[in-house]
Amino acid sequence: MHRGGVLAIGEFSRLTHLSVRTLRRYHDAGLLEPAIVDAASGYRYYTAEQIPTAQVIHRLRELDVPLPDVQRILRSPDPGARAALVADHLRRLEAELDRTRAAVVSLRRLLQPAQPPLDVELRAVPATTVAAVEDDVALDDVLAWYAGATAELDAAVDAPTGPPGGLYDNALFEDGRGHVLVHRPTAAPPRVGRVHPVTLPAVELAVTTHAGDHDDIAVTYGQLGSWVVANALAVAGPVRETYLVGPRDTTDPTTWRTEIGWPVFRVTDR
Amino acid sequence: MHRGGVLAIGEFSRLTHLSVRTLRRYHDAGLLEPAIVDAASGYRYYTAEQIPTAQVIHRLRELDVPLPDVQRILRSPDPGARAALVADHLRRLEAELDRTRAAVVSLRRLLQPAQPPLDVELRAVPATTVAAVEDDVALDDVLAWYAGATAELDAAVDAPTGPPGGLYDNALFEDGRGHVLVHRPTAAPPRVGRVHPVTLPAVELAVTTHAGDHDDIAVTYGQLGSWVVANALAVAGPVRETYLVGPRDTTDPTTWRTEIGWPVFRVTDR
DNA sequence: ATGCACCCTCCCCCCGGGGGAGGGTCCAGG
DNA sequence: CCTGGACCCTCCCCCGGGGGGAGGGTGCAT
Repeated sequence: MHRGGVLAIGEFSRLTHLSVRTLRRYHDAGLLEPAIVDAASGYRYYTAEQIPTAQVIHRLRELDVPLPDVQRILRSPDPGARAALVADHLRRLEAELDRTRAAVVSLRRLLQPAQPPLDVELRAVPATTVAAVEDDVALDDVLAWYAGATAELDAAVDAPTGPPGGLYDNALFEDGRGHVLVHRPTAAPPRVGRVHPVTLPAVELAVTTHAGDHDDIAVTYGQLGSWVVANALAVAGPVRETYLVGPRDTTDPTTWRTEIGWPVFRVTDR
Repeated sequence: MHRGGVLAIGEFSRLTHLSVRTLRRYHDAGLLEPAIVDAASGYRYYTAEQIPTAQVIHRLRELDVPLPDVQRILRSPDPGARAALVADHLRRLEAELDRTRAAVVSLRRLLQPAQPPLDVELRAVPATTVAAVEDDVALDDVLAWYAGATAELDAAVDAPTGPPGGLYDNALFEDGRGHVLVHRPTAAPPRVGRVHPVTLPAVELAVTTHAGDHDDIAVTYGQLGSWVVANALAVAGPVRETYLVGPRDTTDPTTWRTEIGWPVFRVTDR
């Protein structure tokens, strides 16, 4: 079992609290190579110096860092770069936590027995030319992208003639990636950096207003969807949000108001 | 595409932000049966009334509730029972969050360039008879089990002759389930409820002391493991912890002290 | 009647593990 | 030196909750 301070896989497992199976997997993945592999028998032998490495892997895995990322972290020799990669992951965990919190809020509202009825208005919107920033964005990156885009938009537009808005492609929610556009109406849309004029087509919108922060905005979306179907309409095109009152206006989330407009067309009943 | 307020799967997907694939999977799993399935074509048709259900599923999945549990929640008609099941899951999320926090603390300590050397003592411990509570426990349940067992132990032992301690089977960490024993030394161990006398065998222990709360105790375990190997010893039996200073003594975690003793035997060098 | 968007099923892949089969190795005791 | 048992090896299948893509049927407007 022992040859001069070298550990068989079972012993190493006991010392690191990683299962034998998992240690073998980490070997195959090139994450944690045994110090010695007996060529004849295939036996893996580890040294005590490998214990800290095994522990780092263990903790990273507890944080759900994917194995390739763990490898990248271990391979980066500079402690600074290593810390940066770890911090990067911690930010991702934080974002996930936010999503979890939002899901809990939504769920609470959904499970409430009495759902207040929704005020929905059918509104014909003419074609409008606005200053816009647009791109193909992954769902996970939408928030960060939105922050950058609005900042650029705000800097480029001097005299807005209305509140900012956004268009969100359905593919964003169905495939996790889609076209996103944020805009601000203004008399003469400039062309600066990513900001450029865009003419939004005329549409008929089913419009409702969501109150509060966006944690449970998906619930309002669902209710609007129900209304659309109940009124024999079908969805046609990217959803339009208008930020009537938002964090730019007040820090009190309960006063925030977001208008949700779903482009619709009348279904010829048959 | 439309037949009297009934939605094809694509339309329903757009309305609920669930992918078509996922909706089909939920159908197969019996989670969300379409209102109508065309017998000839196999086409699935949904109604607007199913949107809230789809949303509940979506939120639960965002909370990583397994599909069978989602089904259980949906099937429970009583809102109270439903809320209890959800609350149960939220507790599990909370526990996971604790583990994540601990992993971050451990990682921070592991990635610190300078590791202070560990004070380890080799100590021969004679056989002792103690009052104990023991059971086979899953790793996830250890904390809850420990709380119950110590409470029972404290109530049963009047005149302890030393601090409380615990024995943790290696299988607990390797297989996620193992034998756990908590004890308190006393002159005449009683036999009350789960509390009974146990004679702990004499062992040679490699002993070190962990300072602070247990978030990063795994790191100390690893360092002790390194020391054990470096001193040509091998692990033999369940680890022994002794809670010198703990939450029972003070609320300040920085003053807590846990003695970790790893049973060892000398390796005949060859 | 034709085009085309939509829908169907079926199979394989992803990740990070676990279970178990079937067989080789190490080593202490006799 | 032999034997038994603990230990180790590889290989294949399974899990959950999806995604990609092939190959083929349907619904409906023009």
